[in-house]
Amino acid sequence: MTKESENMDKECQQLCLCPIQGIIDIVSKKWTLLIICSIGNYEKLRFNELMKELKGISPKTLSDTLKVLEAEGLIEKEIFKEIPPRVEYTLKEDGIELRKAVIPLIEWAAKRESGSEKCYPEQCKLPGHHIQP
Amino acid sequence: MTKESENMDKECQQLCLCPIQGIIDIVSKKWTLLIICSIGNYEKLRFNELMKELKGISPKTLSDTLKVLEAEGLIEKEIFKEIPPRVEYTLKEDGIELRKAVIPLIEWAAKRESGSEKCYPEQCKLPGHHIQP
DNA sequence: CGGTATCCGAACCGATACTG
DNA sequence: CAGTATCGGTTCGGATACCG
Repeated sequence: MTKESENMDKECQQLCLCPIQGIIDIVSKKWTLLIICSIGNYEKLRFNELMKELKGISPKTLSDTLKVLEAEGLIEKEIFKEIPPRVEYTLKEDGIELRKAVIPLIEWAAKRESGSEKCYPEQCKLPGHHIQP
Repeated sequence: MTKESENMDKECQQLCLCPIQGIIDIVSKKWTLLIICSIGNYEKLRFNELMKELKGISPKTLSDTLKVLEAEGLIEKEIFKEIPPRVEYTLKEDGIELRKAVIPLIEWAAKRESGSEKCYPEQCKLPGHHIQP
């Protein structure tokens, strides 16, 4: 009984559904979490690096999604006036926070799909890990 | 696990993208998180209670989504052979874990949209809180 | 290199009416 | 009460070709 009340906050609190409404538009897009986590993994990434990292995404979809994330203030786009052109995407503060907030979800998913192993780069051999088309 | 690796986990780890692939089909559906969190809030809910709780969902969409969640092993459906019929939905272990894993995400979203307040029932007046159509 | 433009099918999901 | 059946609109996102 004492332990339960101790854990109340983390375990069985009542959750307000309202904030989820706001999350859904972001989280429910097929590529957003992948993009946020990828950029976070490398700190900064260029367009074609993201294309490679997110195997299977089309340039249109990537472009569209990046615009949404930028408009949401989650990522930042830095354009270098060079030839050939260079553009780098980085996480802004909110994006970093989002990425942290997603970690438990990833761990939950990893635990589910592979018995009980975590899935970190050591096992996963990032970059070029085992996402397959 | 050592203290350092624990810090790594929470702060600046490289995240494997693979598990996210598996999450997306679940998390990206418009209603799944709402349903999981709702059931968790009440421990068990009936079909029409869910209909009321999730304002705006259609019976077809709710039915479809519940089937997916049941097939994923996240929720359990208990049918009472009564007249009128009664069916109760509860979270299974994986669903409970998912709900916990989603809490940081909700807190992130709540913080974003409302300055820095948390959004728990006390503020939010569950049930019948401020989700509006 | 870092995107757009266009086209298009598929998936999602809401409204409504009906059933055991 | 707890759904199913049907229909149809919108949005998502993939393929491909092209542009500055």
